[in-house]
Amino acid sequence: MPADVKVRMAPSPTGFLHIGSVRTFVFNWLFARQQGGECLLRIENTDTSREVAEAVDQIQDSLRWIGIDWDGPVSFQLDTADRARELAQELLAKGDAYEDEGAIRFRQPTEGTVSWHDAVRGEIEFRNELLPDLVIVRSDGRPTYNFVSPVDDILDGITHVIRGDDHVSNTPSQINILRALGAELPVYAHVPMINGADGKKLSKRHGAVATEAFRDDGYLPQTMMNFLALLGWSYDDKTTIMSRHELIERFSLDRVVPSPATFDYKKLDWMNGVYLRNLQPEEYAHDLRRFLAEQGIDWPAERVNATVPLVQEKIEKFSQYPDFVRFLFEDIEVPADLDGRICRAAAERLAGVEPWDAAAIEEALRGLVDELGEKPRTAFQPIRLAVTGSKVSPGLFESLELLGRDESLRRLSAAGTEA
RNA sequence: GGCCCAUUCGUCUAGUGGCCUAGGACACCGCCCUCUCACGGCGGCGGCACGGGUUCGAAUCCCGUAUGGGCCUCCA
Repeated sequence: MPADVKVRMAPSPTGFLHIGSVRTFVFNWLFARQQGGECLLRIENTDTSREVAEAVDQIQDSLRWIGIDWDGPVSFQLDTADRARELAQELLAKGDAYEDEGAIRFRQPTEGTVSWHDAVRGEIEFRNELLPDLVIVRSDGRPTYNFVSPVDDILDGITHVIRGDDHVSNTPSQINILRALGAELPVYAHVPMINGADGKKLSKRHGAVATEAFRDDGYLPQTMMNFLALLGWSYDDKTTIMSRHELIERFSLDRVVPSPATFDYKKLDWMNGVYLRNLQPEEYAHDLRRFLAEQGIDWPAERVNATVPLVQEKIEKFSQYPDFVRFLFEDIEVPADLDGRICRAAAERLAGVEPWDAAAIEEALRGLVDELGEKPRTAFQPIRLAVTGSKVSPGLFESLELLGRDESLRRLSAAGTEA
């Protein structure tokens, strides 16, 4: 009977949670949920400073935001240090380790090879004679990562180690250690790294890398999950947009590709736009308000809600929202060079429009443009400028409706007298 | 330098010997729609790193080369 699947997400508490780590965690999580297994969260800490505590909080916040959960309490690598030391002593006693300058080194086999069948890369083999006898317990008594990590995996009953491929070269040593300990080996799956546009490891130079930064940029968590899942994995030759549920249902390790992927920010933007447009208006309003609150923008909720139909098809991330609709919440600067004549005429025409709604406003304005013998394209632009202060805005008639008659006329008149 | 890994349009990828004169998506370009911007529709540009094999037949298998990356810490 096959053991139940159990994986672990093992971040280091070094500041923010890197989006590349999240991608690896997405694979772990998707795999576990798909298999009906467990997904643990283990912090690979070597101390317990205040910084670590903060980083641990942030890691959990970021994971929760993306929608990744974990089973059981968060565990800490440091908590098993005693047990690791005991095992090191056993290794010492059996002659599988030896002391060196106060530290304990693992004794690698000197001949033959270590190999394993990697779930994403296939057969990988190393020659034992080339593996260095690595330190498993430092001279100050602290066990090292390459020792505690496999030890914790045994202790936790991890069945699948899904991690970045920067760990490939650690794997043969960890396997030898596990064998010396008489433990069963987990399945290894080394997933490719994520690069920036220049092919180098993704870093701040390329754009946002902290999970928090994507949240602050107004990306939806469902976008992030979908996008990240597609970095190195695909369902078929054409499916791109997949819900959390579909992702869980369809994910498989053998469809993870072995080569590194470049993080394409433009595609992320596009995908977020797709998700934004697919939201129900109420959901959109809710998420938007939450975003604004997080950004410290306290525009009236009622009015924010009212803008949803004007912006939902126009922006691809919430961070574009404030500038796009600012004219509805704050005074604008009257642009200098615009056609005051048209603005004045528009003000006069709009004064008597009943009711004050987009349809009536459009009718009035189109009639005016006709009479003036202007092209809609050229005639509406100065009006837009006068009312929104920008050459790019939500639909003009809807904007006027929302702005209200008084304020609209005020801005139009102001622009009319300016010129 | 040693070891390990990778290599299909600019990017993410489909492809597991014939269905491939290589499919989709993002980006880009053009046209249409249009009050701006978007959305949407239509069309276009563009790729199997290179060289040898194996085979009737190779993007797919093998070997080299090149390029890129990772690791080689008493870091994780």
